[in-house]
Amino acid sequence: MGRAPCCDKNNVKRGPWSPEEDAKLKEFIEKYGTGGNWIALPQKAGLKRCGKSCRLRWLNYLRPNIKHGDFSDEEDRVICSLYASIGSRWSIIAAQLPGRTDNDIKNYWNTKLKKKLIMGFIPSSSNINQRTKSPNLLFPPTSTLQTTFQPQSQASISNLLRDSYLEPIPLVQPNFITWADHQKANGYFGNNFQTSQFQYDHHTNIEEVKELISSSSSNGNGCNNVGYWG
DNA sequence: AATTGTCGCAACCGCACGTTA
DNA sequence: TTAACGTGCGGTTGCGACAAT
Repeated sequence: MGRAPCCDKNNVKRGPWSPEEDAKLKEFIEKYGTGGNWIALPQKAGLKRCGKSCRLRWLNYLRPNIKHGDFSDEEDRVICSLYASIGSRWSIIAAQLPGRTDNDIKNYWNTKLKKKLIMGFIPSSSNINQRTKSPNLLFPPTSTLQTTFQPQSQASISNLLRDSYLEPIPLVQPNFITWADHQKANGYFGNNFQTSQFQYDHHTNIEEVKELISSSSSNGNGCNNVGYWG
């Protein structure tokens, strides 16, 4: 037996959101919250939309403090470094960039950043000019690169990242709090957990991990080299 | 000015996982 | 124990905007 669809596709509107729909959704959520049930929300809010569509629209566009527009060099560096250490875990990467959404970062990576990286326009953390304190280009573009650009395979992009971002950027506190709170209630890991040296699954004992982190985590920045996905 | 090609982004799709009854 | 359900995530697609010819 197949999985039941989340909504009746024949009776929901699809495609771009109108300003009126945006206003309805925003007003409803600001007034009542999501109620912890996205499926029921559209009906309550008077929208002919799928609950998943409402959720996506809210998270990626209507939510307060969403940042759109150009990414800074520092954001580029964070994305590249985290991609090098945890891969395409866009939601985790987004959690490290306030105001950015996973969808935004994913689109940015697929359309621009990957190319920038290949062309050598992303400064790496270990490639800062100590005299001027300004970033050097990771791989200064050569005439060859500029004139005969070839698409790179996923493997070669991975190699580029690995070679350029040997020092992973630590995830910031909020993720860790979320993780800790979650684990306090459960006593084990929901899915996978990874530091720069260790990887765990949901069978791993929490005390064991805490001990490993405390004994091995200091990287001189007062942070742990911790990657977490859940 | 018209046509064609490319790019960027919003939105959709399907799957995996956690929760609940 | 297990099936149904809700949520979140990553991959993919569709389409409008813009550039090139």
